[in-house]
This record gives sequence, structure tokens and C-alpha cells, in this order.
Amino acid sequence: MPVFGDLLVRRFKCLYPLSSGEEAFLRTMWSRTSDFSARQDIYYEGARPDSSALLLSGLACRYRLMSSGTRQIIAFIVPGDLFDTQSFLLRTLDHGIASISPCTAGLIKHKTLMEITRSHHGIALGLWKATLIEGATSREWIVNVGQRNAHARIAHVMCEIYARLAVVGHTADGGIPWPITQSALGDATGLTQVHVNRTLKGLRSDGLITLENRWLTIHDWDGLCRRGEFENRYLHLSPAA
Amino acid sequence: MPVFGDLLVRRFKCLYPLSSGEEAFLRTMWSRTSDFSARQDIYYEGARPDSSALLLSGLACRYRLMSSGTRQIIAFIVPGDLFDTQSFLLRTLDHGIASISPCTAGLIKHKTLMEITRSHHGIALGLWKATLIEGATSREWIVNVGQRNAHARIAHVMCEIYARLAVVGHTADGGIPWPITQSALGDATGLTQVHVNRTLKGLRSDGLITLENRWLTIHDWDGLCRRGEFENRYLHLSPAA
DNA sequence: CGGTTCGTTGATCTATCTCAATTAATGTGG
DNA sequence: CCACATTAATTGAGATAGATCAACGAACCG
Repeated sequence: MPVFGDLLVRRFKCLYPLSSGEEAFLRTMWSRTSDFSARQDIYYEGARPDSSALLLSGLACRYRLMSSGTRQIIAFIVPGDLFDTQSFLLRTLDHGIASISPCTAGLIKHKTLMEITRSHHGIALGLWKATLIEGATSREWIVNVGQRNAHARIAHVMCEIYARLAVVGHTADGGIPWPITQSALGDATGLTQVHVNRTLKGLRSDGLITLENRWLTIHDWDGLCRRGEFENRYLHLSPAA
Repeated sequence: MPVFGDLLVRRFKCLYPLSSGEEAFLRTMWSRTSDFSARQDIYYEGARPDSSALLLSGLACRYRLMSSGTRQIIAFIVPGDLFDTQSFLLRTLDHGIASISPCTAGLIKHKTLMEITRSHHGIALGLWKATLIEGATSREWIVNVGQRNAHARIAHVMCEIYARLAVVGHTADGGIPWPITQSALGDATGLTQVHVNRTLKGLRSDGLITLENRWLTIHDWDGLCRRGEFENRYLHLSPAA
């Protein structure tokens, strides 16, 4: 597992060019790491954390609970993602954050963030840019649940997670770890667990994917992208200019 | 119609406390205004504008076009909203922006933004915070299309627009101007125009609203909020601490 | 190895879509 | 300012993607 500082610097270089002084600073700015087991709340909705965090390993999600008891997953968080810079400026969290698989996060005090953004304009812009990319991803999710049918929604989620894990080198043999249960996938796509099950069956029998032992293999990347109308532009993955 | 500088300062004061120097600076930072007639593209998807903008009057929206020809409206833009700081850091716009009613926008050069965010940390944080609120709104929309039925979706959109217009004083007699056609409302909620029509009929006959002459009157605010599960927390409307 | 969670399948139901036609507004050129 | 063209709203009838209810087998976990 990469060291906190390495991952943070690597992520930042995709956001904004770093001077060597800034890079050194980034390597020292975190306070500690913490571990979470699977399906555990990391922050509750309404929490007022005094730190933001960087996911080091595992998979997590942002979610909202409805009064009817259903859950909408609003985003997935993969290693290398900063979360949540949200609470740094908005104080109270308007959604919960939970682990999906066991995960590790490194914490960065809001006070430290405030100091570094004051003294290093480039880092402030980089962080800001990260929140813009998060926003772009949310917009893509609105489109996903608003406009696409079940097959496309699920294909799109798979493509997104694959593409984001690829950046941090967490893919192997055209596949990725897949700790997401069918009911969590339903929560992310606004579908029933039962319907997710039938839809996955369809994607499997179309030869696009296989899904076994918590591992997703993508047999036909282009086909899956076409099915999910996935274009990675919104993720802004290419390194910073 | 309020002057550009006034509106900008007023908006900023909701985001971050301003020194009097910063306030003066804000009043001079814009370059010019431009006007748009109804249903006109302001920026195309893929555009690379060299300015961000502040909406002075009218109503606009962000949208994405699907290959099938359908449109998903991703957000509404009301007077006082900055758009889009998106392109300031991400360069190319990943969605289009169009007017709904005739509107006026004031432009701010990216170059100016870059300078002011470098020299004024508070303004940088304020702008960043604005993009975080936009992100929170997008997440709320994911929930809206992912979890709520037609009645609730439409009620929620009405509550959001009312609440946001109230902040800038664009309400009158418990109502707001409503230039949004049924088919645009369908694009925002992921519903068919026909179904929007029937759903509006339901909201009307439940005594929650009336909708005539492009004017929405809300007869039962609490009832409408309940129907749409609307809670304004995510809009972060209260003035900056 | 027994309990809980997760995945699979069947049968039925319903919110919303589609297609289609009509009326009401709104806008425009002469 | 009117006739005509276009866009927006309304209503009906029929189709369907996805929901709901229910039951059971498979995997995982302490």
C-alpha cells in the first residue's frame, strides 16, 4: 500500500503543478490514519469533523438516507480521493460517508488545510479543482439516474469505477475488485436489488462482464462503455497542464 | 435590477466575510454584461470560455444532451449565482448552459479571478465554497431523480427554486415567476412532458399550488415541502460565519 | 456449523412512458 | 392589429420497464 504522502503528491500532480517546496509540505501535512471495517459508517450525516481525509485503500461511498428507509448512494470514493473537503468549508456534512469494503484513510486537520491554502495558492487551486471534478461526477450521476435504463446505469457505474481505479493502478487483468453488493449497486443506481440482479444477468449473458468472488472482469471494455454511454471526460483524469 | 457589484458583494457576504478592501475590489472586477433571449444557448458543451459569469436577472440552466436526443437539466441558475467557475479551473465545459427566460449576465475574466484568488485568500475560499454548495445541490438532485416519485420530484424542484429566489428577493405574494415549460420541467426531473402535466394537475388539485400566466403561487409551503421532502439545509443559505 | 447476509428466480402489479389527437397560448410578418 | 405558424398544455388509451412480494439456495462469518 502506498504511503500517505506519496499518494497525496501523486493525486495533486494530476490537479495542479507542484513546486518542490509544496511537494515536501504535502508529505508532512497529515496527522494520522484510521481503519474501518466493511459496511461501517465513517461520518454520519450532520457530523462536524475537524479533519478532511484521503482514502488510502478500500472502497467507500457517500450516501443519503430517505425517510422511507431507502438509501441513495451519491458517489463512490476510491483510493487517492480526498474526502471530504466539503466539511472544511461547509462545516456540517449534508450526507453520510460509509465504507463498502474495509478501508484505510489518512486524516488532514482543517486547521492545516486552512494554513496551507493561505500560503500556497497552487495547492488551494488544486483542492478547489478536486471539488469541481467531484461536482462534475455528481452531474454525471444525475444524468445516469435521470436518463438511462437499468443496463446503461449499471454499465456506467462499472466503467466509472474501473476508470478511476485504473489511475491509481488498482486494476489487474482487465478487472477490478468488486466489493459492491447488488443491493448497494441498487442504491447507487436508483434500482431495486432484484432488478439489479436481473440486469447483471443480462450484462453477463451479453458477454460484457463476469462477476464472481467479488471480482469484476470486463471482457469488452468498448462494449461496456457503449452500453453505459460512458465517456471519461467528466473525470478529468489527464495530468494537470 | 441590482447593479452587478451590489449583487456580487451581497452574494459573497453569504459565503465568506469580506474586508472593506475586498468589497471594493469585487465591485470593480467585472468586465461587461451580456443579454440573452429565452431558450438560447449561453455556452455549448465543450466550450472554453475565458470568463466566468454572474447571473443578474432571468433564469438559466445547465444541461446535458443524450445521444437519444433527450436532455437532462442538471441545475437551475438564478440571479446572484456565479457560473461557471467550472471553466475557470477545468478549462472545457462538460455541459451546456442555456437561458430559460430572457436573462442578463455579468462577465468576469478568468485572468482577473486568478489574480484576485491569489491576492485575497478569503475571496478564494468564498468562491470555492460556492462550488461546494453547487456540488451539494447536484447531490440533492441525484436523490431527487433516484429516489422520489413524480409528485415529490416536481414539488422538490419548486421548493428549491422558490427558496433560492427568496434569498435574492425575487418572490412576491408567496409566488415566483415560472418560465419553466412542462417539457423543461420534465428534462429536470427525468420525466415525460405528458407525465409532468398530469402530475402538476395533481399538485394543483391537492391545493398545493396554482400555475398560471407563467407564475407559480404556492398555497401551502409546508405541504409542498413535505410532498417533495424538501429541506433547505443543502443550499447553505444562512450568512457566512 | 448455525445464523445472517447475499444472490437467484418466479409471479404479479403499477408508475411512468409512448403514441396520438385536440385545444390554448404565444409569437411573427405583413 | 390580425391571420397564421409555432410552441405549450391537456387528455385518452394502451404498452412496458422496473417495483413488489415471496421463497429458496449459496456464500460468508463468528
